[in-house]
Amino acid sequence: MAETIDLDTKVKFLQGFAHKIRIQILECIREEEKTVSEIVKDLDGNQSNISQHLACLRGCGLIVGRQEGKYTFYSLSNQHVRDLLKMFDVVLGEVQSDVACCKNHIV
Amino acid sequence: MAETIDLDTKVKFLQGFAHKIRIQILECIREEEKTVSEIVKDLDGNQSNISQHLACLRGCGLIVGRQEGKYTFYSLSNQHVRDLLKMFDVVLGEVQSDVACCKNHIV
DNA sequence: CACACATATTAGAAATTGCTAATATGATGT
DNA sequence: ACATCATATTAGCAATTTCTAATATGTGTG
Repeated sequence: MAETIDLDTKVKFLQGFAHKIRIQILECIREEEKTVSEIVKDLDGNQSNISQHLACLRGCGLIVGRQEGKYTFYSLSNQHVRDLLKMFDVVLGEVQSDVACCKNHIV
Repeated sequence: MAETIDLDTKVKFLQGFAHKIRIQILECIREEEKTVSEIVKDLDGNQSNISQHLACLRGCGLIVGRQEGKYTFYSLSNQHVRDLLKMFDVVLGEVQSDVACCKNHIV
C-alpha cells in the first residue's frame, strides 16, 4: 500500500507551487530563512498579499514559520522541498522550449 | 548564467500539475500511452473537458500526442516528467501530515 | 499604559480558471 | 460522397482564486 497518498492532498500540495508570487517566495528563502518584511521587500510586494501567500505555502506544507520577538522567520519545510525546487529547474532546462503557448488558462 | 529559466515559463509548467484531473491524466498515462477515449473512460470524465486538459498539459510541455489513424495516443513527454511524478509521491510521503487545512484557496 | 512596528485576517471586488453543451475537424469505411 | 467515430475547439456561464484596502492581533519600548 505504498500508494496511500490522497489525491486531493497531492493536488493541494502541488498548487502551492503554481503561482508566480509563491514560487518567488520559495526561491527567495531557498537558501536562508527570512522575515516577512524582508520577503516583502525582496519581491517588492504588498504586505497583505505576501502574508496570504505565506499562509497558503504553510498550509501546503512547503514552508515553516518560526517566531522570534515581533518577527516571523520563514524557511523551506525540509530538504525535500529544496530538492524539488532544484529538480524543477533541471527538468525545465530540458523541457523549456516545449512549454508553449498555453496561456495558463485551460485552453 | 545557469539561471536562464523564465519565471513565467516555470509557473506555467508547474500549473500543469496543479489540477486534480490533470494529475489523474498524468498518472493514468504514467506507464503507457493511451488514447483520448481510453483516458476519458479511465477517469470517467467528459470528452470535451478531458480534451481541454490534454491541451493544457501539451501546452505545459508535460505530455506529447502521437496521431495514429483516427486515434491520438498521449504519453508523458520524457523521463523527467516521470521522475517528477515519482518525486512528488516521495516528498508527499514525508510531508503529507503537514499539508493541512489550506483549502486550496489562498487563505 | 500608549505607541509604533511586524504580521495576520477579513471582506468584497476583480481576474482567472474550469465546466458544459454545442459544434467543428479530420480520418475511416461503405 | 456520405455516415460514423475520435478528438478538438468555441462560447458563455459557474466556480475558484487573487488582489486591495481596511482592520485586527501581538510584541517590544518609552
